[in-house]
Formats: sequence, structure tokens, C-alpha cells
Amino acid sequence: MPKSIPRTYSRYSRDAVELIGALIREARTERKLTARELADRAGISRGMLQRIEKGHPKCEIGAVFEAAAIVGIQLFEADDRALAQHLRHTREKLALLPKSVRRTSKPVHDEF
Amino acid sequence: MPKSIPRTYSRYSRDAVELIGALIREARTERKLTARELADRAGISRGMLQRIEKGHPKCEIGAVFEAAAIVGIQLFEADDRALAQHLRHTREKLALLPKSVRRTSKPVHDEF
DNA sequence: TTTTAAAGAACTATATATGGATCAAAAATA
DNA sequence: TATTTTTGATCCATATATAGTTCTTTAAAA
Repeated sequence: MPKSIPRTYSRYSRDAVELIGALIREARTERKLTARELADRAGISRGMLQRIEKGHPKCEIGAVFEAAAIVGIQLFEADDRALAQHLRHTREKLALLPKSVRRTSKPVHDEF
Repeated sequence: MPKSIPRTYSRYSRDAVELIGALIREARTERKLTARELADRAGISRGMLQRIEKGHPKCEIGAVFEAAAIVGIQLFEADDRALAQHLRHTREKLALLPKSVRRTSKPVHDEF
């Protein structure tokens, strides 16, 4: 791991991460929670919550989702049950797909 | 940083992260991309993509979103433009909210 | 069935994110 | 305005996620 070129992100990814952060901050403020309170509840440091709310792309996704969930932000617009079901369904569908993708000589032409 | 108690995650967060991973794998397979190909395009290692698809909660959120975007998974059910606009709108709304939350003696009773 | 590429699973070195502390600036209430 | 809490920012030590490699297992396709 000699050099470590800083990772680059597409605009879409950057916007998405930043949006989540902004939504968390918005929800936290509306619910009158201090940064410390939310951080404690989420089991993360205040500094990390700062980065999350700022939309830093290198934060643990688990920590981000945890903070989001606490202030009531639904990913996938689905509650607990719906999310779990979606997950089960996706797992099943995944079981039916090929286990590995075979790259056969010429790359397929796709839909272009 | 002496001890480092392993972070815990709510079921919702775990399911959400796992679902994203499963969706990425599903989309990748359907698009006939090998793990190496997607990893290369996303600028991450193959090992990391493995963890992402497995739903490991400690992956960088930026890397996860990047991989998701490449295989066409829309977070927030919004495309580039809609997402950017949503972000702008949230920033504006945020600017109107109080900059800090004052915890005045007795914690508010909220909606419980 | 045979072939061979893809995926899974370790392992290591290292870059780095994190927790925790501190300090200053900002801003909410009294 | 005065007071006091919250937030922003920085710094450091350390835990740890990551890239990269290697080896094994699996499973497409010939």
C-alpha cells in the first residue's frame, strides 16, 4: 500500500452523501437534539457526527444509517418490516441468479 | 482510545446496509459485470466490493454509493438532477433552522 | 468431463478514520 | 447585554479498514 491515491467520487455519490448528512442535521435540529445527544444515542463521537452531517464520504455507512434512523430518516422509504421483507425478497432473487459472471472473450454489446 | 468497544447497530441499519449490498450484487450480476470489473470502475479493491455486497456496516459510505451508482441503483429514487435539487433545497431549509439546539433544563416532552 | 475464469477466504503492511480532548467562536435564552 | 451551552475546528494516539497478494473453491462454458 505504498502510494494511496485519494479516492474520487462521482458528483452523484457526493451529492447523495451530502444530502443524507443535511437531512440528518435538519431532522436533528427539528427534534431539538444536540449533536452530543444524537452522537451518544448513535454510539459515535461528536466529531464523527460532525463529519456525517457535513457529508464526508469516508464515514462508516453503518454509523451514518444509525444516526439517520434515530432521527427518523427512512432509507428506501420503508419501515422496519417493509425493509426486512425487501431484504428477504432480494436474497431470494439473488439465489436464483448465476453465482459468478463469466467474461467470455468479447465483452457483450449491452444496450448501447 | 484504549478499549474500543465494538460498535452496535440497530436491526434497521443492518438490514438497510445489507439490502444495498444485495441490490448491488443483483444489479452487477444482471449486467454481467465481474466483481473485478465493478471494483475497478468504482476505484475500489475487489476485497472491498466483497464486503460491500455482503453488507458490512463499516465500509465507506462513499465507496458503497459509488458502486451502487455504477450499476444503476438510485438512492432516494432520484436521478442526478433531482438529487442535486433536493440537496439545494435541503441546504436552504437548513439555513433557516437554528444554528444550535439549546438544551433548556428539562428535556422537552416531545410527541411521546 | 475438462478447462479456466470468477469468487471466496485468508493474511500483511500501511494509510487513515476514529475517539477523545481542548479551545475558540457562535448563538440561544434569561 | 450577560451568561452559558452548543458547535466548529484542530490535534494526537491508536484501532482498524483498506489495498494487494496468494491460495482454494466454485461454477460457467467448451
